[in-house]
Amino acid sequence: MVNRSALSQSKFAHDPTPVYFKLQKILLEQIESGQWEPGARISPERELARMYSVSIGTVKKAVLNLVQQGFLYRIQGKGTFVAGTTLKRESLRYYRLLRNLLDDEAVLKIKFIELTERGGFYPANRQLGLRLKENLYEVKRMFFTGKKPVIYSISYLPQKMFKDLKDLTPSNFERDTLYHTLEKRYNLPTISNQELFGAVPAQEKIAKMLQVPVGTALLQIEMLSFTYRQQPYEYRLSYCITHERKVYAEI
Amino acid sequence: MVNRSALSQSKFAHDPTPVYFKLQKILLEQIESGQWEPGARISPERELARMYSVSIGTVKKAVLNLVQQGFLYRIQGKGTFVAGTTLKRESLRYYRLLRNLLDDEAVLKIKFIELTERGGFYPANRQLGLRLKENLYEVKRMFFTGKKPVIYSISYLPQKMFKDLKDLTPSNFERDTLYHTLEKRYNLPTISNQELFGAVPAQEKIAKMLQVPVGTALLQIEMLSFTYRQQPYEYRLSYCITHERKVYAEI
DNA sequence: GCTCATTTGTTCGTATGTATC
DNA sequence: TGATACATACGAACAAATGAG
Repeated sequence: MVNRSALSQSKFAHDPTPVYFKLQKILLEQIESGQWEPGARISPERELARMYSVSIGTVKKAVLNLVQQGFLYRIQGKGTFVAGTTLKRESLRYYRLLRNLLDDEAVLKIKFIELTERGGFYPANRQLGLRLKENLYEVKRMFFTGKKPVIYSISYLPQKMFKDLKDLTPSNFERDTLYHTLEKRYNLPTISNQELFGAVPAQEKIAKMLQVPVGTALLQIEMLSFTYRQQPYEYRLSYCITHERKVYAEI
Repeated sequence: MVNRSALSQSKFAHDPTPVYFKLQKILLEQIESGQWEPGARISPERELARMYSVSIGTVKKAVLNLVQQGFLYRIQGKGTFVAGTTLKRESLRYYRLLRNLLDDEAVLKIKFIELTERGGFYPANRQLGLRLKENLYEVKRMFFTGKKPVIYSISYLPQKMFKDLKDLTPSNFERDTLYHTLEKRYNLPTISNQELFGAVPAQEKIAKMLQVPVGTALLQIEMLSFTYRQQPYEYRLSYCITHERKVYAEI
């Protein structure tokens, strides 16, 4: 044994990986494994420095990198905390509907339609990295601006990841975004999103839901959400009426 | 005079702004004002430390923040350089067309259609922050996957910002993206993008261009591009056929 | 409202490693 | 090989915010 932390380098067996990076990986491991829940305070820098026999500057660098990446946040005088789906990731949480690029975001109201259990099917299970026979939850919701329906969305979630999802009440789905609900209930923050935008004519069923004529041009959004370790957990199809407001993205 | 650099604090007139932040602002000022062109090497950290009478660690912090924000990049052993539209901003440079979320990006070919001078008009000049009577360039292009037209785009650029744009040849527009062309010719990197996605039925003219029936559901993208200091420089309307491939975004 | 212990933030400086040319 | 420049690591000192008493 060369040293207790195994972070610093042995004199032989030269490992070029920086110490701060190894520490960073160790901390990330703890966060991702759920040992530390969102909002929990982690050890202060001095303590980490002592625990891993590194300098405070090195701890600071590791921690600040994780802050930068959005996994932690720090409050001067209080401590360093595990972040959930927060901060700069705020923007991915929701549909953002604007009349034009200078407009303010419209406030959306959510209406829960139904939650059903169903068998797996091709595009969803493929994107979610599941075997075809694995079962899914299907969550249908409608979004309104004022009294006008604007978005109809169908989410597919792996049953094995969300054991007692069907115990949730409609108001759980209506008072908060799906992101928040899943984060709070399953301790599962959202790390990234992929989206595909397309235009489709409204089919009969969807046209009826959205109260538009069949064939109306609708914006279709195919979305895949990821949590830690690039693990996909939700595949969502949305259909949006974009006559009045359009869907905003910023890069 | 308290000290030559004015970065450190006077004993009186207590300014809580950190020194590294002031230095950061000074450096950003130089970059944004165009005094340092993209690719140019800036002074080494030791020299900056001497010039502004601060420690090397403080210079490092300021510079690394600007690296983080994408304004600079560093190469160990070589120096610190001014970035153009590069690195993590790569993703905003182009339409990304995918069949599905696991597909590879399609390769697009650009066809230049025409560049015309025109008067200002409401939505464009409004978004570009111009007075209504200021003139614009209008650039029409078509994008193909293989031999199929997939995107028709119309860009509006302020004439006063791009003096001799009409001297460019079609091949200038076809061999490179508009981003690259403008960056190289006008030293104008792209810092951010705003986009609005909507679905519209194809009108006669556009349907003809894209070789689809009138009324086909098309994805409409309204885009505004910004350079330094949140200065908008291009307003673009695109119409995309999304039957085969859809437009990808990642958050 | 004040003081104190705790914790993060800023700034300094030094030494050494590593990449480039 | 040597000079230059960035990267890593250490640690000290003080500032500023927080919360408890």
